[in-house]
Amino acid sequence: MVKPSGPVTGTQALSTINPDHPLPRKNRSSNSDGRTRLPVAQDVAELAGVSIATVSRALNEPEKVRPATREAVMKAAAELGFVLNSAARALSTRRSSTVGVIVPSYGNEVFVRALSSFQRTMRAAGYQVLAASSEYDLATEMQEVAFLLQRGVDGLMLVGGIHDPALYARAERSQVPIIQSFSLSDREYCVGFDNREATFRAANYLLDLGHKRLAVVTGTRENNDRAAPRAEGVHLAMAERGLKLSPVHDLIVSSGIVAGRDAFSQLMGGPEEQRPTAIICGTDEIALGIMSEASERGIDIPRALSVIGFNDSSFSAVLSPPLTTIRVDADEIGKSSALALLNLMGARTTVQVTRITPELVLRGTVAPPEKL
Amino acid sequence: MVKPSGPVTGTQALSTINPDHPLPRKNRSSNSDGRTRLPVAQDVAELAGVSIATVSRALNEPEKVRPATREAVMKAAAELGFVLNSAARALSTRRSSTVGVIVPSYGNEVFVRALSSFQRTMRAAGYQVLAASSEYDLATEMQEVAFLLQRGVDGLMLVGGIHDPALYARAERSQVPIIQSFSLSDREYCVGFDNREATFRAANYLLDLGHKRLAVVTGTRENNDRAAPRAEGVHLAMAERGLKLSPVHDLIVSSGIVAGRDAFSQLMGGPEEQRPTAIICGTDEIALGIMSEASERGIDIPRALSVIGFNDSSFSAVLSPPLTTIRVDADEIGKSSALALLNLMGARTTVQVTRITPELVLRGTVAPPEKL
DNA sequence: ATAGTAATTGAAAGCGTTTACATATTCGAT
DNA sequence: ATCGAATATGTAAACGCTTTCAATTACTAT
Repeated sequence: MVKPSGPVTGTQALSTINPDHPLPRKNRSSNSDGRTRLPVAQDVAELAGVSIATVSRALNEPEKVRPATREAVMKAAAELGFVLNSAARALSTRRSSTVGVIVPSYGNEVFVRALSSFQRTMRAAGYQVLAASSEYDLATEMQEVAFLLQRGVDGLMLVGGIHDPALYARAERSQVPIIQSFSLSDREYCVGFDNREATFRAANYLLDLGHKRLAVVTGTRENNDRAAPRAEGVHLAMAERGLKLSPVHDLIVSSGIVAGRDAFSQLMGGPEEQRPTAIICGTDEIALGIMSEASERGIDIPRALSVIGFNDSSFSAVLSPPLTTIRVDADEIGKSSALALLNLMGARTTVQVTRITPELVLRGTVAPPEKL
Repeated sequence: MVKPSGPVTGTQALSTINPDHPLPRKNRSSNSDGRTRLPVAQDVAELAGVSIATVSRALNEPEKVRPATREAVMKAAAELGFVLNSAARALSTRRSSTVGVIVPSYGNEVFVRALSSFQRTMRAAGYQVLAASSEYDLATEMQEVAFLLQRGVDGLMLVGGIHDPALYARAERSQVPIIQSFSLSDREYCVGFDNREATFRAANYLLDLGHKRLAVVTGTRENNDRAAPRAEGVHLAMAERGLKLSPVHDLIVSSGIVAGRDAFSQLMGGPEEQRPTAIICGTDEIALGIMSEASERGIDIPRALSVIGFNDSSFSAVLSPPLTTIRVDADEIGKSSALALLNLMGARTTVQVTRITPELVLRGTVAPPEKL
């Protein structure tokens, strides 16, 4: 399409070939294969009759550009269906507007909930989140972090405070702040709670009811500053009353519901006077497994056995009986972590430690021991 | 470290500064604020005594570079802790090695499972995945897709085949392939199953047992090609036998466990001879809610009421009684979707439709109706 | 009107890769 | 040794944006 010559608002006419300049490498509106090329800032600039710098400003700092100009740019951008190339922006600004989060597992509802609210909050702030799971393995986690770092994430959310030492070094080197979640720390920025205290309280509650033989079942405690302290809390509560938690009542299982079923068999296999009268579980999934196996074997919960879970998963309230559990506000953890990380990335280092309070929610799986 | 002169395997000596070349623009190892700058390809090139192009090749197409050179580059890269800047690479190659996926909700275990295996597969292929949830809302989904497209994702995984029409146009424009999941289509590439057939079979199973009054409860069916066909399947099965599914036995609820509880009340509120004798649920969560409410009201499942769920969530097998449900291999969907998308992105358009077969897993919540 | 100041805009230099093209090197066959 | 083909490497131009700095334009108060 050849236009009549006339006043041209842009920097130079472009619909006809300018013989002064060598032929541009590519035809500006279509690819070598004839496909329409996506519009770039330059195209918007030309259509709006401004410079590319102004386009950038109109888009990023609208207040720095005169209203009339801004509108012209916006109109041109809309007309062309212009979409900013975030790789170019990231390269230029050295920030990706992307954050990474690594959870131990997607199989644990509480992490999914936290991830979800973390993501929602980040999204509202204009960030995308790259998520990954470590499967409770430090090496896998490190690998994922390396991947995320290469991807240029601006921040990182991790669960717990035990990680590959190289992780902190690498993050530091890339100047990527880390927010730790689900456990507390006095060295790192974190949003979490005192895992030991949570089960300590639950154990005391059971002890107050008259229970003497408690059991505790958690998933892996290796490199895990949530599960390990939870077990500790139970030990501690008993020790304070001069009781001792029998080693056979202290179980580490692989996580998940079926693991809970196995745990039941191990715990309740011995002679009756040695069996625990109450079990504190590291997750509601484990508790559910235990309840399921108990039901199958005709063991009455809570009469013959009390059970306390952890996390208050969605199914917990509707089990029969409803599961007594330690509720953790995962949404709050996700959201607060996001907010804290946002703060850190903004170089504001005000946020330090956000302490969440777990709550023992009393439902139907706890009763005093049978023979007082 | 100065080596004695002798045979040098590389192209040229590199441990001393070459005075022939002009001094680099910036001090190469530190920033204006004195902070150590992260090494870039140029630094590696200098240390290895090769050009930046060779560094790139050594890293991306090692076979195109002589072994000795390659090793020198690798060594230099390792020594400097060089990490490739993916924004720059994305800008240069016009591909981000990132894919996006949008699920309706993280609250539905089946989507999380699919997402997880999708991610694992993509990760193994060197892709990162950006995930988002639409909360079953087309506008939200469109917005997220726009965000992902701006982010330059190379591919997209979507659940179902009903989306904002603009979505396809935008994706097409950006030349981003889409893989549809959890439902079948004859127009789009997809990995899914026949939702209608799944419940059709389940309904027939109940009908064969002698049930005459079936009910169906699903989450929202608006713009939803999974829930709606599931309801249809039940209608269809009954119609084939000259039966009619009463409108009051056809319920749409908000998803989740509590929604299931509400459904129970509505369904079982009427006089006994009008109540359904079996309920087919759109998800296991709904089924769980129904079972919970039934248990609370002393309605015996399966004697007084049969229940069939959908998805075979992790908790379903351990409920009491264990939930009869339609199992869908979400891992397979995630994995196959990833593989198919990988194919599409590689411009190989061989993969068309991958059909997954749902399976009715018989457990404890189904029995013949009480009075035959 | 007009000088001085503040607010806008534009030109151009990056950001760190990849890659087409040109050049240099290697190697096998004579 | 020597030539040519094949292979390896280097040079430099993108990729599409942001941002500094300078130049221009728009105000404000004489």
